[in-house]
Amino acid sequence: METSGSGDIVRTLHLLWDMGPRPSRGPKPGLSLDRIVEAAVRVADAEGLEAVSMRRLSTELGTGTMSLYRYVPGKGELLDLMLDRVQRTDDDPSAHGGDWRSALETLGRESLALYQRHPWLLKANQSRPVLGPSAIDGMEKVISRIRPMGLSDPELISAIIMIDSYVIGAARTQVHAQEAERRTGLTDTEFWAAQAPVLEKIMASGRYPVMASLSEDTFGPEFDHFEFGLQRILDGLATLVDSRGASAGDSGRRPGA
Amino acid sequence: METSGSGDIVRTLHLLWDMGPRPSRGPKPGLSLDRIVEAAVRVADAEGLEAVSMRRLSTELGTGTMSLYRYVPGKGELLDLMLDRVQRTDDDPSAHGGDWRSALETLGRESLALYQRHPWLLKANQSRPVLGPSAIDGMEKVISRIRPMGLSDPELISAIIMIDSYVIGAARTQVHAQEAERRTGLTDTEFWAAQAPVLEKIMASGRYPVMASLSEDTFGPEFDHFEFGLQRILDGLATLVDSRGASAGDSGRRPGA
DNA sequence: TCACTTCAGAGTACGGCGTACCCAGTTTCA
DNA sequence: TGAAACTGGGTACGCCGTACTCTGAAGTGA
Repeated sequence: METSGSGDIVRTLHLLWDMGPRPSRGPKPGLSLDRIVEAAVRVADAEGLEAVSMRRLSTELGTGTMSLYRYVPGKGELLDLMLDRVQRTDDDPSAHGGDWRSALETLGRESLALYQRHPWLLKANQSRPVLGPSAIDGMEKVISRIRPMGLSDPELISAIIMIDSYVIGAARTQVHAQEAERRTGLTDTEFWAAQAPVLEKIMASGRYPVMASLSEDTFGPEFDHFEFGLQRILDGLATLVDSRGASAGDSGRRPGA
Repeated sequence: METSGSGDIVRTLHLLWDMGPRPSRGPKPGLSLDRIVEAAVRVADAEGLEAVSMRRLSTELGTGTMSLYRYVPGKGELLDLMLDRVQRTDDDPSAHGGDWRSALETLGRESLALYQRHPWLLKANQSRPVLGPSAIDGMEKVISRIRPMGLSDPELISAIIMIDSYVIGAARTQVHAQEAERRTGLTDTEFWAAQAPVLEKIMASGRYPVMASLSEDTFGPEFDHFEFGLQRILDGLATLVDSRGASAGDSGRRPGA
């Protein structure tokens, strides 16, 4: 499956926000949702998302496989919970100062670090967005810091989506190298060396003059693609903010385009 | 599995570029790689990626399941081939005019349309990028059109990665609604109505003053988040291009940041 | 106190998946 | 005319998620 957001969204929300009545009869639970999610994240971090199975988690926790279903409706919902769990941040006082630009810069850099810590996120955070506590916490903080930009509410959301999307794409480019290494046992150099003969033959065919003429270091690790793109995006937002700068007020504006 | 780029990369490349010796002995193949890939794409388009299984494809093609393995090393490689197949574009003469900005604009819009035609791409194009003919074709065309920007080679690549990443993120936001509808049988309104009671309780808790104060239409469909973000990104690139405009030459520059 | 209700734990089983292995039949070459 | 090279495909293995069901523990109301 490996797809989050495929479970019952309402049940997921109840689990995420810890709602629903607690039973008073019956035996005490020997497990907890938290322990299951934590184990799942641990396994995913160590061995990748494909190692996370209900059977594996149950042996990890020393219980029967089906016992897990007392706590989680299914694997789809579990993935949603993993996603939110991993986005949880301690309240960081340094996150309150600064202008909107440094706020979004921090958002981008911290998101990238998150994907590097948990590469399986790149495979999991597809499909429907899940509105868990951590996600909304983060959203709340970021929005409050970038409100002074003077954009409309939809535009603020768009700005955040933009950063998020960009980070995912850039992270994928960065993470795929070390992922491939872990899974295939090849180092990055070996990996490219394996492809090189094929690719060189293709480039030598003359069908791709432009690509063949690119400089040697184009795809190398020297250039920091992430920072480059992040700054360009922030520049783009800056020109919009500047163009609005003349008039006063900071809410209720029309969408620009 | 549902993860592309997990197969043997070298074998994938050989398949993509139609290399490798043809056997001369033995019976003629009754199937072809193309037919398999095409069937896979057809099934994925119609019923989603989770409907694509080797058994399903074999019944679709009227063969035995294991016969497919005469043509494809495994399912991971098949996914790679599907990815490249679907990116294939007829040579479009209108793609040759215009400045760099309209080139990147077109790239973004066409990518978005691609994801809307094949929503399963959002679940498949994770992990390692695959350098197939279609991908390289597209790359060749785009690079040749944006070279006049006067950026360094790594910067050009970065610009393309930026657009691509952004489009994926935006497409996910757009596609998830119709995906959820198809799978759960709920319309978008019903879907949000189902979540609404939970979310409203959360918002009423007072823990998220900023988010609760966002205007009603913030998450509505009226605002075109995609175009907004795309224009901001292009603006950001424009400021960089302008700042380089003074000096001459158009290659071999230092990376900026 | 005791019957009853509610609940947790977990074994068994089903249908699906990817694919390793092997054999049968077909085509081409020496 | 073998022998070699190849395709087709059946069988089987070990995974997966999870529906169903039974056992026994914990709390409740009489």
